[in-house]
Amino acid sequence: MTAASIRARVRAEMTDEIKAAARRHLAADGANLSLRAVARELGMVSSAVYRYFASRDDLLTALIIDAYDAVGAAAERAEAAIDRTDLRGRWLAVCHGVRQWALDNPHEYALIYGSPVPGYQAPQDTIPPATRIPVLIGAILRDGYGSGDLPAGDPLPEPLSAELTRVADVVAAGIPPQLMARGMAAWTQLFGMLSFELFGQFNNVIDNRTEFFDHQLRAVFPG
Amino acid sequence: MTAASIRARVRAEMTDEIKAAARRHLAADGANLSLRAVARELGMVSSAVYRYFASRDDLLTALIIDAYDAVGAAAERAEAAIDRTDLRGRWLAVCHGVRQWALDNPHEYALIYGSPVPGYQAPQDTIPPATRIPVLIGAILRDGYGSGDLPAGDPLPEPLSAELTRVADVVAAGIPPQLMARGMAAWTQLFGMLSFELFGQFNNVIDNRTEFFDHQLRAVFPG
DNA sequence: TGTACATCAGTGAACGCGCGTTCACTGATGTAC
DNA sequence: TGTACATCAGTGAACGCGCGTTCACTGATGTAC
Repeated sequence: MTAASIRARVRAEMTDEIKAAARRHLAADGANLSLRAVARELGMVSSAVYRYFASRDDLLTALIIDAYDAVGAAAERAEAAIDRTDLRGRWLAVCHGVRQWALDNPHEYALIYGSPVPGYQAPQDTIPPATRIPVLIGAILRDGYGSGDLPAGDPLPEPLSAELTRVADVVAAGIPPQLMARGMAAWTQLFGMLSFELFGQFNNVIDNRTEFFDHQLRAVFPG
Repeated sequence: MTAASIRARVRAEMTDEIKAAARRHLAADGANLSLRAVARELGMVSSAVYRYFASRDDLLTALIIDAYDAVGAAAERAEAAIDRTDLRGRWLAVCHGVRQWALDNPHEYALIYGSPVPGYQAPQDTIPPATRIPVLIGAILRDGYGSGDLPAGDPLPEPLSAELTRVADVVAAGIPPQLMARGMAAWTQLFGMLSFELFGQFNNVIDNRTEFFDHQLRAVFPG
């Protein structure tokens, strides 16, 4: 390994350490992340982190991208373990995979699916990682449509039909828009449920959360 | 009117003005509301607002309660205008009423349905206003169950059956737990959709939002 | 292989802000006799 | 009706913090000849 590449590796490791410390601080400060607190935890002076991130918002962007990638990877891993022909099983694996990640990383979940950070504008780079879960759901829909297990259903009126055809083009090219709409309903149900659970709306209401989650998502799957 | 009651009225008006200014500042600061900024806007010194709220968290609590009451009232108003026998119409009126309020007051929506405020613990007083919408949905379910328009459906396994019977006891006494579960699915769908729309997940994805919203919520209604 | 130079991580001080909360106080308004 | 006292809103200064970002700098490490 050349000297230059060693330096690059050290730099990458330091970048990761800063992000890890920042992730820990999300719990205390939420999206109002303090760059100085992160530097303090790493025993460095606050100006030093500017060698790695141009600004606080850049650090936040890196955390957002990592979070989308992490939850996407968790969902993909869970889904890959299921028999390809078991569509509902694949869908439930996605749901439980996402939920487990969210319960393990509630503040990162809030960062990407919670209230927008005041004054923060997400750059375009966050879009591709954010589409991993929709794409994964799209693959299930496409397989089900191909095998005939997921029927098209009643046609949609315009402008919804055209709109959802465009959405399908991105995540599951070829499936009919009305199936795409049902897939999006499932997607909405998944994250609606998780946000309720994580943001406290289920407190003093639902105790058997895993069972409830499983039952409700089973019911909404368009199969 | 006695002198004492005049003083009380002035006090109530001032309290309202502080809350109104704070509501305006939610847009800039999110849940990280600055008490000093609120005081500044009202042309008073920051310590003066302590005559009205014991702490920043108390002010936040008042805003949360007001927000739950406002969205609940908006939903009730919309729903009351619909023919009692039109169950799906009543449900859709709730949805559109809530959505309109949320679009008009996005930062208050985020305050109650978005990420929890770091370090803030909601007191018990927020619970009753938070149940207004569930109770409203419960009334629709109860009417539908009574008239036979909303069938019970397949029984639930334990522990869900007992759990959802308890929930039903609070919001719609007498309806079967499996119908309660379907009502909660509709509730989740409503707020999942709104959070996606308001928190940016529909950006560059869905443009015809009102039509999409209406279609998706129509489909999920357990009728 | 040795040397001059360039790169780069990290320092420390400073700028110009912000914050919630406390406390002794002033002065107006209300209450009791 | 007049007066002494109590209540209460609002002031202004202070306490003890916090923050993001800039900038000139040091000193180690890597590169080119």
